[in-house]
Formats: sequence, C-alpha cells, structure tokens
Amino acid sequence: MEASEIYRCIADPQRLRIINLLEAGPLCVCHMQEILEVPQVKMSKQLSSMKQLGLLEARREGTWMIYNLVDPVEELITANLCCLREATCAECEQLQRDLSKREKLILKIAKIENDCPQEVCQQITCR
Amino acid sequence: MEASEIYRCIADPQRLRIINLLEAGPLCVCHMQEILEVPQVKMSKQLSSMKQLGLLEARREGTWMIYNLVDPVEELITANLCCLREATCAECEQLQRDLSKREKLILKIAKIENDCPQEVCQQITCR
DNA sequence: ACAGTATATACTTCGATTGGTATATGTTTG
DNA sequence: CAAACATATACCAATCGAAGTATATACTGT
Repeated sequence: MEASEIYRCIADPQRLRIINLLEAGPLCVCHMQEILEVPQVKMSKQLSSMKQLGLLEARREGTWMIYNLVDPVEELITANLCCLREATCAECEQLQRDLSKREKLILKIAKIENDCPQEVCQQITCR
Repeated sequence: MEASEIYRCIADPQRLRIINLLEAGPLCVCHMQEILEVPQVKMSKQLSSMKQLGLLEARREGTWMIYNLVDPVEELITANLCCLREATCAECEQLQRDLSKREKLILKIAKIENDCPQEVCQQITCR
C-alpha cells in the first residue's frame, strides 16, 4: 500500500476515528455507529472504502458485520496512532473520548442480555 | 494545526516530496523544481498552500525565494518522515532518490560560480 | 413464506481540489 | 528605464470526493 493512500484515508477525521477504534479491537458496524454518532450510510461507505483499500476486513456473524484492521497493521497506521494519542489537538482528544466510549459500551453489552450485538460481540470485542 | 490538515497535505506525493526535501534544509524554488522536475506553476501553488497552512515559511533573497519548514517542525511530520525513510514502498524510495539528488545539486552549486542560486543558497543550504 | 433487523449499494448533487494557460509582481543588471 | 529572471496569482476546465435519499441484500425468528 502506498503511503499517500494511507494518508488520504486518515486525512478524514471520521475515518481516522474508525481506525482508532478498531485498533483497540474488532467492532460491529452498529457499535461504531453508536460511538461515532454518524448516519448508517456514511459509516457503511467509509468502511467499504477502507476495506477496498486493504486496510480493513470484515466477516459476518448473523446479521452483523464485524470489522477489524487487517493484520499485520500498517506501520504508518501504528506509528500515527501512537503519535496522536500523545498529542493535544482537538482531533486527538476526540480519539481519546472515542476510546472511553468504547470501553463503556463494551461493559454495557457484556451485561445486558439480548442487546443487539451481545452474543456476537461479547467474546470477540472484549479480548 | 489539526492532524487532518497535515495528513491532507502529505497525502499528495508531490507535497510530501517537498517536505522531505525541506526537512534536510532550506531550498529555493528553482532548486526544488530541478529536483522534482515539476512545472513552475504547480510548484509555486503547492508551496503557497503549505505556507498558508503554516507548515512552511519563505524569505526573499534577491530574486529567489528560500523556503523552509517552520520551526519547530510538527511532530507528525517528523514522525512520518522518520517512518517513511525506513519503509520500502515506491513513494518512499522516491524520497530517498530526491535526497540524493539534493546532495548532488548542493555540491554542484557550491562549485560553479554564478550559477543561479550560488551566492544565495551556498551558505544557506549547506548548513 | 413473511416480517424485522443490520448492512450495503445505486444514483444524484454539490463543493473542493487539481492542472493548465496566461499574466502579473518583484528584483537585479546594464 | 528596459530587459531578463524568479516567482506568484487569476482564471478556467476537468475531475474527485462527500453527503443524502432511496432501495437492495443478507440473515434471523416466527
């Protein structure tokens, strides 16, 4: 993958947030939607563009699609997330908040039975 | 400066090459043109957009404009250049070649009297 | 087979970005 | 002041990417 492709991808704050989330573990689409508070279409299109690029992959579990970063994760991605998590710009702080939100969500769905992604994501997401 | 602005900037291979060159030291426009083999208009427009963004600054010496990275250089820029110089994608190898070309050019203009940027860049570029 | 839920795709519209041509600006030298 | 050089800007056409609406697909449980 060329560097410019990766940069073009993470140049969009929304896509960067998705990558940031997935770097912490796989998630299904509805979770990401909930955390990022973004319309379904937009989410789906961005995921599909990143999958096409070769950055993400997805597998289906029931009606849900679970996305994850392709392993091994691109060096540039790792390096930049690392750098961003120590920085203090507005976007960087958003990334932090997203990760906290993810934590809470994971705890919630681990508790409540029959919640949307419960039986699917409980084992997969909380590694 | 927001992260996404920086990524949008270096998502263009040409702009990344410019930044890569300037990270090694200031250069005047005609030098960069010669190294990157790019039309004058394009070079000028890209430089001006990066200056506007706050990534570059320029000062005039005679008829020449000398550009340099604003000090201190953005962390993200430093980190990414560092990462790219160890990588092996096509674009990364181009960056290496550009740096070699820069070395040769510097040596050349240090020798030849009255070459375009000689009296200007000799002291400035070869720090 | 049907209804419900999760996700993806097609299509359209709109604004931003890019590249090129022509021209302008600023500086030096004779 | 005119000519030459280095660089910047204005303008236009073409392309690209983002966003929204509507619709399609895939799966599950009844």
